Amino acid sequence: MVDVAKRAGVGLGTVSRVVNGGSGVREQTASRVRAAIEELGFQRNEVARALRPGKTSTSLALVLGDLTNPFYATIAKAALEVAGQAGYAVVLGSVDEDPEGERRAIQELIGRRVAGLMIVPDQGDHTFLAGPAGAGVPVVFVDRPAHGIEADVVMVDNEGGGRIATEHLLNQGHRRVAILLAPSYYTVGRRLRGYRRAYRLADLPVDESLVISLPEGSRDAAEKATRELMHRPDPPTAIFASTNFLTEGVLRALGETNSQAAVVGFDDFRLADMLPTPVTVVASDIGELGRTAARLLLERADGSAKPPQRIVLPCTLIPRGSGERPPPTA
Amino acid sequence: MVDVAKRAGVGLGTVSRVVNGGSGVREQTASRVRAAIEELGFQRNEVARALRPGKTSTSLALVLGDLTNPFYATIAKAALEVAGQAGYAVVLGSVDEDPEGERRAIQELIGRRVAGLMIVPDQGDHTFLAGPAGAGVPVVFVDRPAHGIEADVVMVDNEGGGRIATEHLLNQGHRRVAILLAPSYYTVGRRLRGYRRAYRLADLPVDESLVISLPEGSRDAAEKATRELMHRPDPPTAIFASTNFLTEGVLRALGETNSQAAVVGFDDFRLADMLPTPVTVVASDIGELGRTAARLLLERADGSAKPPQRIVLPCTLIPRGSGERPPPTA
DNA sequence: CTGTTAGCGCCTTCAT
DNA sequence: ATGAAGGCGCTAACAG
Repeated sequence: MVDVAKRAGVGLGTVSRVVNGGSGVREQTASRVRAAIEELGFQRNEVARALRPGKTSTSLALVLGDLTNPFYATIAKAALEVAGQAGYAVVLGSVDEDPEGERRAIQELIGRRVAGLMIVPDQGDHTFLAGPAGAGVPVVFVDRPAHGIEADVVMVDNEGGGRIATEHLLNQGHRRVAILLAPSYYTVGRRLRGYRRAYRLADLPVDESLVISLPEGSRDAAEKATRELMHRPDPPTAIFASTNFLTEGVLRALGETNSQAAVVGFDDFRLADMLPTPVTVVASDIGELGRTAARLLLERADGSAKPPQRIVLPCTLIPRGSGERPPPTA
Repeated sequence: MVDVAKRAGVGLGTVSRVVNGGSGVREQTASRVRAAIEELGFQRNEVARALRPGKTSTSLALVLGDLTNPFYATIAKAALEVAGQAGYAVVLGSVDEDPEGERRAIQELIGRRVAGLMIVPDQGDHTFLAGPAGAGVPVVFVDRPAHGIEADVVMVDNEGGGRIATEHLLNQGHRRVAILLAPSYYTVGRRLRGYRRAYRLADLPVDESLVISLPEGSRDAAEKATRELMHRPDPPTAIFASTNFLTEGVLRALGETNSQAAVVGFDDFRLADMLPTPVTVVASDIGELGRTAARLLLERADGSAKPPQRIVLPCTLIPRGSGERPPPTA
């Protein structure tokens, strides 16, 4: 920048003014500066800019799990879009590993002085973010709230979705509806509540042997569990898979055993409509999750001090076939 | 950091030494400094660090298209992993839009003084990266080379993959193999070459009416084209879909028309093995694409001045059923 | 209007 | 082994 100033024969401050707002500079001078900028191929150094007192950088951080999961990828894409339009870059922290890994990643990002964090939190404790380590960086949690800290959250109506899915099956006469649960996710817990709620509203008892807590959230785990489930003397007539990966496993197991059990999945997925029996799901606008999170965070980065928001997006049922199979006796 | 120094009653330089290598500091002093750091919750400011003379930041940029496409998501995840292990953050530039948008995004990223760029390039011209605007930032292209610039590239063996796919179909007696092409992608062009090559090697003529250039690379476009194809008086007996999205469209069209045409897709996709007829694909290790790109870029960021590398990853055929259907007369 | 100066937080000499 | 000083590129504040 000093080079530009020399080249244009003006002072440093003038160049700065031109590069930014440009207000209060004679047009003649300004154009000379612009020419110099052009010739030298000058580009403002965002790093130095972020160093300026008080201000933070113009980048946001997004911390999430496996990008390979379309759910996360959709959030990332949407958040990126909104942030980009506001002139913010997004630096990604991927955390497949332990909760400890997540914390390290977050610290890293804070060290980079990002203007804010969007976090799809692990089960771990996030209290540290409220302390000095958090450095006062605004945080928005996505898809689920975090322990130990009050902050904005954007989620989907998991309980409502779980209820709708279950009701849909109950309404068709199913009485033995199994629910497959990925381990200890907040969201999954809420979906289970919805499941119980639907049963309660229908005045029906839940058969606890049909509430299956999986050891892991993988497709294979669901496949195995489903196979076992269907080999019981009194198998369920319908299955509610609480997660997109689980849904895949369920379908695969059912396909192999040639079972006619009804299936409803939580969260839509690509190709759901192209499987042998198109899959009924409870879906929400995942992109909106990411967009809203980004918008909220940008507000905070801009200094908003509103009380923490808690935004809940609706879920809707998309009937495609697998969820409309009647129970055998009906 | 100055606070830490005061608190510990030492000089600034000492604190710096402790925070970094820590060599040449008496243990007693060091522990006092560490204590102060702990108490103050001090964290090194990466931004200021990046400002230091000569050095660049410790972040890499990754510029790619739609993260929602599992292909890109896989690259991103893998690159993130490698970069993260090396202590680098990754800032994402998503570019769904025009080539102009890509250029803007890249400039943005360079302004942020990233240590290097991984780019999955659009068809546009990338000559500017070699000029002053490129600021000498190292660049690695992923999945396809760019116009107008010599740089590292990591790709898959598109031509080989196209050949294998086609040969697989020809070997089963198919003679009328259609190929569906997404518009003007470099990779797709290479795959077509492979297709032609397979025909040539088999001493068979290509029926040019079976080489279909789609107006866009979407699933819907492929679906429409396939339907038209199968309604011709002399339809193909097999289809080679040059892209994962196209494969989906082909399958959907074939499913509806109840056709028994064989299908081979390029690039594997989730659920490919769970469709009514499991899908045969030519696949490569997409993750390795991202990992290699990151590794290459880290080397460059580290000052490597080797001549530009050009790494080509192999493709293999995964037979699952759809590609093994024989032609009707056989 | 425009030039100059201080200082952001860190690291790297250079002295001590 | 440690403290002090200079500079990275920029902007805000202050003079002229």
